Amino acid sequence: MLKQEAEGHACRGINTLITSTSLGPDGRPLRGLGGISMEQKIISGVQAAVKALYGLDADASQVQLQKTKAEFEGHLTVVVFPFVKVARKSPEQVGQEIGQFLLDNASDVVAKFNVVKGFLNLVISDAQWIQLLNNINADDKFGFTQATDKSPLVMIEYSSPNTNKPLHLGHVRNNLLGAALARIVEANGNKVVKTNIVNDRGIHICKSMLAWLKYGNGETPETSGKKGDHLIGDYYVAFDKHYKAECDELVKKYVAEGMGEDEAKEKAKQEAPLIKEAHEMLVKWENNDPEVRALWRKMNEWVYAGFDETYKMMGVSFDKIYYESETYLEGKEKVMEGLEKGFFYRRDDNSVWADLTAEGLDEKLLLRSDGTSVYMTQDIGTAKLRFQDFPIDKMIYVVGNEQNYHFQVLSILLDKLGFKWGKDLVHFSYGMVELPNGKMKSREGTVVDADDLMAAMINDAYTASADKLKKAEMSEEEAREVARKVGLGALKYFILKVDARKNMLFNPEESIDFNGNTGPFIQYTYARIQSILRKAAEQNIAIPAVLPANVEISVKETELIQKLNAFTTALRQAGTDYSPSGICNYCYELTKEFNQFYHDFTILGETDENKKVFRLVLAQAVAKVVSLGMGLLGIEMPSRM
RNA sequence: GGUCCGGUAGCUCAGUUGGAUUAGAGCAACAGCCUUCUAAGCUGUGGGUCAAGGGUUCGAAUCCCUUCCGGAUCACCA
Repeated sequence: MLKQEAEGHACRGINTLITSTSLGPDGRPLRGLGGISMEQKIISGVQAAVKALYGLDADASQVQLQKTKAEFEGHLTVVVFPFVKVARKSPEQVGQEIGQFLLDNASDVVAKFNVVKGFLNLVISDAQWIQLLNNINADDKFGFTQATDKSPLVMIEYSSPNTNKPLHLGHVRNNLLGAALARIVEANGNKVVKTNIVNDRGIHICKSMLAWLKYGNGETPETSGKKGDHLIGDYYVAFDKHYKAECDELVKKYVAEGMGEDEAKEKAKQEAPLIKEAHEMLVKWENNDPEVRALWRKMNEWVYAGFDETYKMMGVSFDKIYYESETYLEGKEKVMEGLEKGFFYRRDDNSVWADLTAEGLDEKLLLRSDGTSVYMTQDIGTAKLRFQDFPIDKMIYVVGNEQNYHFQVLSILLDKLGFKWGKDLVHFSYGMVELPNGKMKSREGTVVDADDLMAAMINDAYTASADKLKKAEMSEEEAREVARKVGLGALKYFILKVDARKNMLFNPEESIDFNGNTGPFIQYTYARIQSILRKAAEQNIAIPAVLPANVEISVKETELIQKLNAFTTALRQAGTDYSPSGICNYCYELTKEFNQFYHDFTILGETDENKKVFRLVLAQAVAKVVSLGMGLLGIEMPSRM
């Protein structure tokens, strides 16, 4: 008991993570990387080809289109194996025939083709690429789908802190994932409501309050200069320290009286005066004792002020915040309703249970024998309130993977109770952030504090860029702002690039990298492009909205356009898979591709005016798309660094 | 023990509902490239039994089965 309470197990967003048992994609994205219209044309071209050549009515899904491997000539590749059987010919022959058909019937798109084994490689015409680039440029929100009145309303719950201690690295992962997910879901054409359920009541709060009363001497955030959440966290730790001392004392006494050690420990945990006092305080709180309530309100306000600062720095926000103190009684009614309908049953001791053995699960307690609610009951109550407030079509809970079982059960219960979104609720289950020595443990002082971490990252970024920024004659204020964007960009990218389901490792000894596959790498590329665009403006080079179709473009350049266009599928995929890391990977690939181009080609130095303008347009498009992608992750782009 | 999730290079991670005789990045190591649009960059070298075994098929890191290892969870805690 001591351990759990000391760890403040209550809150959801804590240091854990993983698995997605209930992620349910709705709607299949197109495969491949060619971009909708171009890809569509080829798919229907192939369909027409197999119909004409072999009399086969192929479904679009049978046409497997993929990006051509680098070692072969071409942009898009059709896998012909699925048609070999009907055609009764060799894969090579089938490839040749389909390729020729496309060349004859879709020459505006397909310029050339070659066949290697069962793979038909298509070379797309330059004009198509230019058109694609023009399309990308014409759309400020390229790849985004605008929500309409008919769009489903998706509610995303994330963060969900306890109010007895400051946010730590585990919360950071939760918050960054939740905020990114909200943007990604919204960019895929859904209405989104971001919500937060604050665990503002319970024994853990009472511990902080009690310790503050006993040892605080009236200390406030103002008198101490501490952030409110840290102040309260300190008293939580203080409680723990004194409580532990009391326990040790008692154990000695009990053992001296002849009790076995284990038994003595158990008894001490319950009999220590401090914990008894805390429980008394909780009872007073529940009975609306004015003094306890007033203290509780005051201390929570301190914590919220602290959280607000942290949230602001992280760049996360909520549309609607629920407080457990206001919702924890709500679930009872629903449970009673379910009891009447026979979904649940009452035991002899008066407790209420749900029997889920038919679903392959256990029996689950919903109301204690004294009639009070448990965690599950509260989530049912919160669901009820939320559904009263919003016409929810889909609910996503961003909660650590340690609670997989809880959400599996919740889904079944909500479904039984008639919530239409209950059955398909998504538990976005993410993995733990581990330290080299294992889990974070507040009692062992190994917790990585969110505020400290962000400050350290910004500081590192400032140090790393000091020389360069001085050279760029940047003001101190500007330099600080760049450092903020870069430091936080590094942190956010570091966390978001890892598949959310997996546990991830954070080593506080090694600072987060600014080189390689990192946020700053991507930001740097963006800044370089902005620099070029500024110089272009200085030279009065006009960048047209629409490029003429007669520019000759190189392979590297078509690859870049192809990669730009792949943002569409990356975004859609991230939306159906609930995968911020997919956006990270995409941004990295695009950036890496651009850096190679930047290195091998000159833009402003190009003497052919048409090419120069084309490359400027291309660079501008890369900056736009990369900024859109990173924006989804909550990462800001500095225009110089 | 039941259930769920993971296991890919020394380290941290990708690998798009199975696809191209050589499974990719980054870090770390080593070697190159700044009088030329920002070197937080680019290029190259070394580094792998995709935990192990079996199966499915034209084709498997990817799907199925078994085993091994790690994690989570199965409370009148939240």
